[in-house]
Amino acid sequence: MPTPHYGQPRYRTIADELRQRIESGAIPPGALLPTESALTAEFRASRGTVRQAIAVLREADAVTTEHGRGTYVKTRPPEYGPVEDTATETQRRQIAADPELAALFAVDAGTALMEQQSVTRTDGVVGVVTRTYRLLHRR
Amino acid sequence: MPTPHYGQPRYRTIADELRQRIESGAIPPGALLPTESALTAEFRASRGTVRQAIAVLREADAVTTEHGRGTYVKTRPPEYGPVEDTATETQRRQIAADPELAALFAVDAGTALMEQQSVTRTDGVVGVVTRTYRLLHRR
DNA sequence: AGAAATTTGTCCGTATGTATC
DNA sequence: AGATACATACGGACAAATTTC
Repeated sequence: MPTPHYGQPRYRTIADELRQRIESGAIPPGALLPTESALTAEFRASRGTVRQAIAVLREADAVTTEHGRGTYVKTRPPEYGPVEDTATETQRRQIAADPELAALFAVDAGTALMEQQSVTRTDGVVGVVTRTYRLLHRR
Repeated sequence: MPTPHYGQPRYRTIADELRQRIESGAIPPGALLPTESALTAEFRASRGTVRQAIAVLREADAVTTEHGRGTYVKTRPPEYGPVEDTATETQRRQIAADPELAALFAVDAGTALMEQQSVTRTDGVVGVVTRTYRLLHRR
């Protein structure tokens, strides 16, 4: 049997109190809520109860919690969309061995080699290009 | 970005992404991984998280890290079967951008680029040559 | 050769997430 | 409910190795 609560559960009381502080401007948008341990001390509740209260606010989209940082008062719904788009495109083609490659592979200069070129872009900007050379008919 | 309820820690997600780039050849054996700060920017994660991701790859013997230098892709993960003697030698040099590279990096043809060439030999026989190109001292 | 910039190594502190007792 | 332990995550600071200018 759960602890008898008169009126409403403890976590809801705490949530309401915090919500009022936010709406009153006592904790302005963008500001950090007191830490869980601070709230634990202030309301003399267990950490679990405090977390439950914060979860209510989070569910109501009034705050966001960031791992390792704390819980912030929201200003507006978080923006969506890919923050950063990294993509690699690869193409294969045959090329003629330049003198250095020819020497390495022990073939005549001009011999056809397989080239795999990978272009990695971040937000459309080319960051690195790699060219891999192999003899034909090999793994 | 608010911390979602994870199914998987961030560092593992980052490690998986990097592993895939390695296996796809986008980051070939002997090549350098992006720097910690570059990865920090790309994945919007803290340096510690990025380092943890790299530690996963290092643990898996997929890469090696050198102080002040960077993290290199290893020639090959542990392999079964007959023991082959595989070695990769790497050299770096500045080269003039050919027309294709110039177009990719949006610079004039002939502009100096950093080229890193890795030659992988198996039992003395050249198996694959990779050349990776980057812009000089940028960012 | 030397100074500055890069890049990785290490340590500290704070805070949340999750699990267990 | 409470307490503890450990994992995950962020941030700052400084040191050490290397590269670049």
